[in-house]
Amino acid sequence: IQLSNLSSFINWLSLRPSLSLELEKGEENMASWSSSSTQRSSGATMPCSVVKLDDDLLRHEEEAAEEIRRGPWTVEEDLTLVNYIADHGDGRWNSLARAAGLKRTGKSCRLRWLNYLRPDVKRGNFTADEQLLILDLHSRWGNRWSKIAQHLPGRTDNEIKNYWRTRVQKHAKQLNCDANSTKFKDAMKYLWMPRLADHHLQQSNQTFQLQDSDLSGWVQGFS
DNA sequence: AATCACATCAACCGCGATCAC
DNA sequence: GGTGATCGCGGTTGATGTGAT
Repeated sequence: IQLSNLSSFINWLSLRPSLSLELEKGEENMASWSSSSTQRSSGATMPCSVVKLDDDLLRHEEEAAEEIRRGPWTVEEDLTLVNYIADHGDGRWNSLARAAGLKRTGKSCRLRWLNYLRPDVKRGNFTADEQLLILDLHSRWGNRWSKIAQHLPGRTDNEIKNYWRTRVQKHAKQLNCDANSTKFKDAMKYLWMPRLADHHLQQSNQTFQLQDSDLSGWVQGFS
């Protein structure tokens, strides 16, 4: 994919579920973009900070005298990474980053690819089915996010972890108990999961998010 | 309209495990 | 077996959106 053929790339991205892509004219002919959640309406993108890491930590890379870019990825960087992986495959992320000419750490490249650019990444709200599965698997395995993610095709461990921390733990807090406590697990097992299962039956193609109004009922019932 | 608090999620960090030599 | 490089996981951070006041 050539940068000059940006529209094709955008089309390719837009074919992926629920991916919001907004471009704005940036400085120096460089398109900056916001590729975060669909809830984010602004295309404004924070400029990447360019930082010099401590020389001691960079002694293996001193000759390269690289400035390591951090923060949100630009569309140009994404193009570079996608192109490189299309041609050479992934893995060996540190050398990949260098070979591709990206001023990013290997870790950063790996994360961007696995959590965002990989073609089979599924985005958007978790379905009731997926939420049920997460609750079930977490009750069995705890915070084994990667293991849990293996059972949700297209979902990343990062996404599941965020879901758990922002949604599930919030509900545990409302119950005044720990998300790992027996009390909360019982609440999930006997109240939340049956409700989700009910909603799952009613669900056709729409995704379902447990609403706070739903929660208040079982919080009252449980306490 | 301004301000604040909270929610969300992409990205980063530290560290143990694994790999390659 | 030792060592450095790399990978992958789980925890955390910080920018930004959103809703309440």
